[in-house]
Amino acid sequence: MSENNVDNGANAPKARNFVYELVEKDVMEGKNGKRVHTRFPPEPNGYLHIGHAKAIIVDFGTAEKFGGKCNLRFDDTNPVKEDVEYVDSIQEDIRWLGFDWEDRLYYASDFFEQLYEFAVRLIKQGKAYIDDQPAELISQQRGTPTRPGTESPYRSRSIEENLDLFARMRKGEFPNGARVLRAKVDMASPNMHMRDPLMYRILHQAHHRTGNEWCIYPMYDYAHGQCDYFEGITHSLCTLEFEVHRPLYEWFVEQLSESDYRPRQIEFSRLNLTYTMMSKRNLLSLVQENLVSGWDDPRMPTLSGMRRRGYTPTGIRSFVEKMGVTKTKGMVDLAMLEHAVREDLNKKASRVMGVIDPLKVVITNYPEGQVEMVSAVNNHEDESAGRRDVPFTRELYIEREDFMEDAPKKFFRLAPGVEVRLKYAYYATCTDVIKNDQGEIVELHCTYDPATKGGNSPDGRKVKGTLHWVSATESLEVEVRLYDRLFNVEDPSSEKDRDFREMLNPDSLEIRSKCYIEPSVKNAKPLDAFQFERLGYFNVDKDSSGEKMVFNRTASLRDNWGKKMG
RNA sequence: UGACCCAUGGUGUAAUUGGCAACACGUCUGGUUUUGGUCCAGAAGAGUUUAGGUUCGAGCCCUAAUGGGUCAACCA
Repeated sequence: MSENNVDNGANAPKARNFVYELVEKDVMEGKNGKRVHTRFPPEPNGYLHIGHAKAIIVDFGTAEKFGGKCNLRFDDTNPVKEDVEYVDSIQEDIRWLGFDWEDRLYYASDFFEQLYEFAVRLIKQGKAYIDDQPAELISQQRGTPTRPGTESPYRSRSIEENLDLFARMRKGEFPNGARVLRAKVDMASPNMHMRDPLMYRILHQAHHRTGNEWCIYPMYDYAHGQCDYFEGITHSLCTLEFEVHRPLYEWFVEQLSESDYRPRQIEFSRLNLTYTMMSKRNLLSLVQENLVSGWDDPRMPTLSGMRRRGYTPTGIRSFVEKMGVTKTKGMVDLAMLEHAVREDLNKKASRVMGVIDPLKVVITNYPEGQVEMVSAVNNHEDESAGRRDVPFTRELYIEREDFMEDAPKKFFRLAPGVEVRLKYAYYATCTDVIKNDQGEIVELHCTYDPATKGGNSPDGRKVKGTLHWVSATESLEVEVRLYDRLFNVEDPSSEKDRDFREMLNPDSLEIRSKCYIEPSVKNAKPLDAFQFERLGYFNVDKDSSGEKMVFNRTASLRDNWGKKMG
């Protein structure tokens, strides 16, 4: 049986990764000395989210696949948007996903001097010039996608003058916006990006790493490809919206490369997930307006949020692999991510008994004050996880929804006169239902069968239901937080003209402050994962303090008793 | 009067490179089960955007059309 499973797993068609296909071809053709070297180039202007996880897995995963390397490079060419605050969280999140850039941590700003020298070289070759015109004029002259641009009057400026002006730009002689350096490409190109793109702008602004050393900063199109070149990158993997930039990327590399070595840009589609907001701007608003507790709120699609929620690196990586890497834009069902996470957690999470909506049960024929240990399985998927002891007492809590006074035929759990199994303990039968003045059920009385210890009856009689339970006197009172999707529309990112606040799911967080859990978890560490029997996957919150533990629900279990009853 | 990219069940991907469309998620049945979980067995669901062409044969190749997307930041 297990052999078949292994075979099926190995032969199961994997989702396509067309980046692998292209890289493999390059290696086989012997390009760049058969090297494979990629990079993950985040701009340090926000927290990483699940969309970045795909990029990280593609970048580092491609290197891993071909025995190459992957650098981490902070694309910090715009000091007005960037901050050190994000540099640390980004590194933490990449490491958490299980990737290592070793000693290859770079900043685009590391290359500012080289970038400047290359720019000078381009000017000397007559391929770049200083334009004195204001932004609006340059923009006008650029034309439109359907109408060619017109050349700047400064385009034919002499090399000497360009050199002089560029040096003075660097010295800080001009105010912001006074001049720019542009590449001399082709103002009539059908590709807007080739119409003499800007290479440098003046920005009198302190940079988070270079301080006030520079007042001119390179633009993305110029800097990115050259940094790839300096770092020896062979495959520059990015998302689809950079497709039209590729000719320019290649143009710059062509001007500057002095050997056969050429980095190559390959674009793949970015991740879109149902019910998930990926817009950095809106995520920032959620945080700033306190609509969530922070970037690591367990409902956030950020990696820090998912980590806190209990999603695992393995689950996330498996999700990306199931999804594949292609150029087709689509919308992946959130259920696929949840499945990948559950699949991983099912193997790893310790089983534990907890009650999140307690209803008291008194076992009337069980001795008062007696505490008896029953043996429970830690992980049904992993024998080596062993067993633990759980205290059983006269007063217990069960899940309120596990009892129905007028039970329909397919309700397998507790009802008056019905016998069920208290998991790992005894068979018990409900004898009395105690109500308050309002007619609400406040307590149940049951009797137990001492002969069924461990959960099996010597006479072989069967019960239909098995309930999880917890001792009312020997358990820990904890807080449990239940999460649901943050947005209630399928594609919140696409509804651009709608305020994202209107799309928030009002029931995305439910706090249950009086929950009970078996005492075995009291030494659990933050982020430890558990599967509460019959309830779902939970983890210990990262900020859970000693006095009262806090649990987050990572995911519910697939539970369809409601359907079966109907 | 533009350039570039994309197009297969509800969703994401396959299809030995031209040979009667497969896998995963989701949905639904049934079985096992000391978790209505897991696991196992099974079902429904697309004839591949359209129209031509090449071919004995096309989801794969060619042409055109249609639909969708990206590009006109001194952002990345």
